[in-house]
Amino acid sequence: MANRKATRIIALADALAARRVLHLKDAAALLGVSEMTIRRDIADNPGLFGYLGGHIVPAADIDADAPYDLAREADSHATAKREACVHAARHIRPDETIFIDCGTTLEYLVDLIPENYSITAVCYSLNVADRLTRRPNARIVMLGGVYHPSSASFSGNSGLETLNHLGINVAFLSAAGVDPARGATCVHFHEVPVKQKVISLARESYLVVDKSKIGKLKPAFFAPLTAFRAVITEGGEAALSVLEAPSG
Amino acid sequence: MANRKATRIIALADALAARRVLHLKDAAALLGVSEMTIRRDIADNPGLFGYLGGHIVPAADIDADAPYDLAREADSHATAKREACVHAARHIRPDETIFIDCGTTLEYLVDLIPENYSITAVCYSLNVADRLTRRPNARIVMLGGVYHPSSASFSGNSGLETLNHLGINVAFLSAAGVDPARGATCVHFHEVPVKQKVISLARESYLVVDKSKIGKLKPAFFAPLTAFRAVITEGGEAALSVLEAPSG
DNA sequence: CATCATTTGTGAGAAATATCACAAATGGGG
DNA sequence: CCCCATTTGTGATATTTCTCACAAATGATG
Repeated sequence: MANRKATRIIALADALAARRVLHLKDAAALLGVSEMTIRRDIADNPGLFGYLGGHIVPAADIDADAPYDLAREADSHATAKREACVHAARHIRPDETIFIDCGTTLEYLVDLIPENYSITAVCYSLNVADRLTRRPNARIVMLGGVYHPSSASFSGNSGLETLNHLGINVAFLSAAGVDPARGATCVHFHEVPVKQKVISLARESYLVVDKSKIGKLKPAFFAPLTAFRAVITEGGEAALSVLEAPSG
Repeated sequence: MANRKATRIIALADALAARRVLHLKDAAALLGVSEMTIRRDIADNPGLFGYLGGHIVPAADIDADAPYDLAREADSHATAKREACVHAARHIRPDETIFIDCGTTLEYLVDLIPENYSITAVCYSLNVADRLTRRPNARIVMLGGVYHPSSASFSGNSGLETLNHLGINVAFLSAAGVDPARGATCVHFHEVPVKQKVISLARESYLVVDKSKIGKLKPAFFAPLTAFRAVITEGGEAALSVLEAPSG
């Protein structure tokens, strides 16, 4: 009795895994039951199914529960971040290797890589890697290690070791704080070794942040501003000497 | 003129990035325009926005274009795969370290890890890693390297090197072909070194496949069946000597 | 095989969304 | 400052989805 229902739920989940979206009507037809039954199945399994105006989707796709902590901060300064990345993207050249730091800021950079450029992108976070997989012409190198949910990134000796085998033309770094005197800082200490090694190995490094980060100081220091060719914000490339706290 | 529209589109994309789902009505209120305008914005940017019965979602969430090639095969034998994983999950013990192979089969295993078990999971593919991030009690170790879209996995020397530093209690391997005589084979050669090293290091290894794989032979050989404690299918654990081609 | 709890189907009215045509507003160019 | 192309708003109508109550069917149990 409950057997029939359980089987149907599994079949529905399977169909959804394949299709990503399923119309209520189609689902009913597919499983040979009424729309009402499908409605109830969905309502009974909120962890499995999401439902949007007649369409069934995987719960994961619309789940407000953040898969990583990142999502909570995703909205703040999104426009500024995107604009900063537009400026940063001008330093990407075809057939070169770039490094993309973790965090939400540089996620936008991935979508701004020109379609026809074939590049190699080095990353160490899931959100950046996910975005990169959608780009047909990108070769992706992931630095592995132990996962840190706070930044959706990985860290470990083997990841650092991998960097020894790579030639990085341009590195795009991000920071949670940019202090004119102290330099670039971030929140999580595990990111520091990766950032530092990348900066030391890459031909050119750029710090990409929205202006809200300027003037802030966070616990983990990773580089003086002189380590970067430029600091790139939504206003463009700032000469290092001109940096100042945001007006607001 | 087109300026206003472009600004609004970006704002909408930003709001969506934060919320994952946005009701048409809310979007209209948020941006201070009519629902009709939002409708048109969405229709004009099919690459950016998806739309399902009154709700705006990121296009990526409902895009039929597979992020990885995996998705195309995702539906086939899904129920059998899930059932095989149910049997496999009985070998997971709390506070231990498990290895999860790439492919769609073992993705299901992640969801079957008991909620209250705190485990360490070693993986080398994006789809498995993604699922693991949704589990609060899992420590995740990712083997890095160069990305292979065909299996959404990474391979490289540093990933192999990482394995030397790990103690794996139970390894769950998958295969595209299981031949009683020849053993376990897969399609992609780059997976072979990882699988072999894992088998050699783990205390126990299990081969988890749906029955459709039995009798098949694929290009890349990675282990004889004697390397595994058992072959686990939707029918349960098969004694190695009893393996035979599926009846259908 | 009769009983009971659960699951499933149906239909009608209520609510929401979709579509369209036309009017109003906006911004750039002469 | 006027004109024109584009963008935006409004309201009516058509379509779809939602909710609910009740009837029918199902499967387990004694």
